[in-house]
Amino acid sequence: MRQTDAVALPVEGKARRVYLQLRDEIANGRVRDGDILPGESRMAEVYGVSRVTVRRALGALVSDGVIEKRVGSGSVVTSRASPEPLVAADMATLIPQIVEMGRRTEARLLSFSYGEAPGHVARALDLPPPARVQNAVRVRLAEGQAFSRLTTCVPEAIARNYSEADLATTPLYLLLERGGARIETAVQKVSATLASPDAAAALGVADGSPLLSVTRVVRDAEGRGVEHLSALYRPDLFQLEMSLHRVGAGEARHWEPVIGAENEETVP
Amino acid sequence: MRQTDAVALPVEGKARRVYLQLRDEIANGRVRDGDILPGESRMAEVYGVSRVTVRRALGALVSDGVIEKRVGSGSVVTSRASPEPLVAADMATLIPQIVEMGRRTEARLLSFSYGEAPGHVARALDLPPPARVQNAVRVRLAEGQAFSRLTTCVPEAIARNYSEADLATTPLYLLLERGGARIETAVQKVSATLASPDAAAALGVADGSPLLSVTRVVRDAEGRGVEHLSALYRPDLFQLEMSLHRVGAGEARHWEPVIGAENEETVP
DNA sequence: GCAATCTGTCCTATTTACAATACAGATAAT
DNA sequence: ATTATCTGTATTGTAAATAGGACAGATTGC
Repeated sequence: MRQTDAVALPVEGKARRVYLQLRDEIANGRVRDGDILPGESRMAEVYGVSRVTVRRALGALVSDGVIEKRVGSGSVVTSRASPEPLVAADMATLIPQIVEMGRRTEARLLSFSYGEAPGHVARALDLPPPARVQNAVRVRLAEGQAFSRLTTCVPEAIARNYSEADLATTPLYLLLERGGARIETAVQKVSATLASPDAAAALGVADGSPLLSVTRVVRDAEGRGVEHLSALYRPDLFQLEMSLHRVGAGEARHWEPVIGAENEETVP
Repeated sequence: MRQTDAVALPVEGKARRVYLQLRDEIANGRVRDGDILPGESRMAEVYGVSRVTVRRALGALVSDGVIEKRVGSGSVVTSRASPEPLVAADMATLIPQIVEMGRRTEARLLSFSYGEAPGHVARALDLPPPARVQNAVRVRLAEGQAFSRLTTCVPEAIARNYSEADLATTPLYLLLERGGARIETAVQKVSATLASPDAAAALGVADGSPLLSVTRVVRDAEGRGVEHLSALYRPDLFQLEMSLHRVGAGEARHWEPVIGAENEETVP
């Protein structure tokens, strides 16, 4: 079974840093399955902490099932420690549908309400000060494991054209366009952030884990803001992918993104 | 002056929980710009910590520029809670744009050596076991502030076609193609990770800060690996951007990325 | 067998985080 | 002016994290 342990807060303070970093290096594959980690004493030097601290971090990794300790030999990375991300999305086709990689994804609505638009959302959408929006928080799951948390804000005037039930059955952009919005452009910004307590809880990770962050602002033909999306992804379960081809000749030779999918993704 | 204070995570332990919680509430807009937070004493009660701990969390928020403290009055949320990053790259044209940015930005070579390929690199490039590669670590700076750290691995047979000096003057892909490599495809994966000690030092952030991570594998016409790039970016100074347009009609209506630049990027 | 290296364990200072409290000065509302 | 509330600052005691050892037992390679 996959680790859905959530593993509240195994360590705090300095040991947590070591814990998260080791966990991340293993998850990212910089350390291979079956690899033996450098000794506790060496790691203590590398990270600039005492051996006790390293041991606490390793202890947390052991209880996570990520590594295994062998007396006299060293600590080895468990075979099921670095799985390929469950879900990958082609950046070029991100919005229409998450590429499914032959697996099912499921959505769950965490909250749904109307209220005043948060400042940064109002600014991003160019909404006048007393702006009311529909606010929805969803999580997406793959194999029962949450890998993303989506927070959407839609101006009330547009959002009133569909119901909460519609939201569950029909893609949002179809709903918006049926409601009369003439969706035209979107701008996405990709960044990284740390898991806040509630995001961590929703995604089943520890507070302070690294998360992939995508912010999207959608506008209609008149340039008015139609939707503001703030998405957080677990980097161990989800990655953005993009293929490029080298085209042109001579000085003009350059890279260009591949638009059509070409999903020869290897999922062992 | 912009805050290049580094110190992204000034707090550890229990204060960090409060810090992240508040930061998230502000970012998600549950607390509006200009709002005054409840008093330190009250927050201490609410979060079940002492006032000292609350103050440390608030101090971190102040140095982040998220809030502002007013003696006798209280703490208010700053309007410019989310400053724009210094550098932005269009995802659709990521590679060439970075080359162009090379004029505004400055590069610095941290290390340059030949050695055996790390496990995950050899695997990604499909190199046979005893694989030697050229390993280079660079940082890129904008306005004197490092915002990215690039680690490249090129198989020795290809890398021998150019010198360390060439690397400083000519874009890598031109060098590779002059060396006979027929570069064709690249696959990029975008993720998030935590700053390891050396990466943190190179980028001037605290250990465990969130970083945007881009991994790129470049292959030639025969499908052989030509380059493996692992890039880390400071999310507060650098973001990936991408524009999309809604095209088609009816059921076929979908999103498509905008390839041609449209660089109305504001770099103050 | 021998040497080197690793983990497991126990030990003691030292540092740090934290809680709880008190009080002065600033500010705003009445 | 008075009062309530807030921040700034300082103090003290306690608990926890951390550092830096030392040593035994296990394992691996030579």
